[in-house]
Amino acid sequence: MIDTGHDLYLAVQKLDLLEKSPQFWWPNAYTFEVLVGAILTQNTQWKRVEESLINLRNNNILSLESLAATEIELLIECIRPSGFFKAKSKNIQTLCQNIISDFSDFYNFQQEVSREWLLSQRGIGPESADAILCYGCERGVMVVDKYTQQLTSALGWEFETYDDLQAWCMEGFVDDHLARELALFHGMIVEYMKRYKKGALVETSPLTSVR
DNA sequence: GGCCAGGTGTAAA
DNA sequence: TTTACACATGGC
Repeated sequence: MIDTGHDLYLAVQKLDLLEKSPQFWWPNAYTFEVLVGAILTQNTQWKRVEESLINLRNNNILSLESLAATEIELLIECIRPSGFFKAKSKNIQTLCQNIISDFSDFYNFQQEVSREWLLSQRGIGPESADAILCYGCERGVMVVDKYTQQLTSALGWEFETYDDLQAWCMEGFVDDHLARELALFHGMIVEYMKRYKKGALVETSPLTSVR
């Protein structure tokens, strides 16, 4: 019986979906790259994000200082595979510049940034903000995405807002290791939904008989 | 050829 | 305060 987010966490965990994925699911979690990935992955497959990250690395501009200062045209060419390249390139560059001016460096940013500060940045909405907090800053914050909404909906819950769904997901967890458990929780949901999409989600997936 | 992918901002109803 | 649409690419 699943009543809380923590119940769902335990149920999904039994399916062992992250066996070959690295710890905490997001590649290079808790590093600067998470910031770039969080924006690049908006409405885009992660495979495209990886192409863009390789391009940035090959051009030696995958750092806070370089991205803040580089020619926007070069940035655009690097991230083109991820789509929405005009908006994303500008948003990434402005974010980097604002981090330097408000926090000096990425370490201070990790320690001090607030959700409100992130949400005030152009191109960062609730999901990107929470992804940066969870996977970039190791904060005990649950990332809620379309998959999370679809899964809980298939299990019979409906939530009014992003915040309501997020609060339900975090119910039942204790503070110990919260940041890392929630990081895994979101990753497991994504992997689960990739595996059981569409009709399979309702008809044959392991979780939908639970409730 | 249409739909989707680890969303967000904006304008109109 | 909701809803609809644009933003862009590549794979199926």
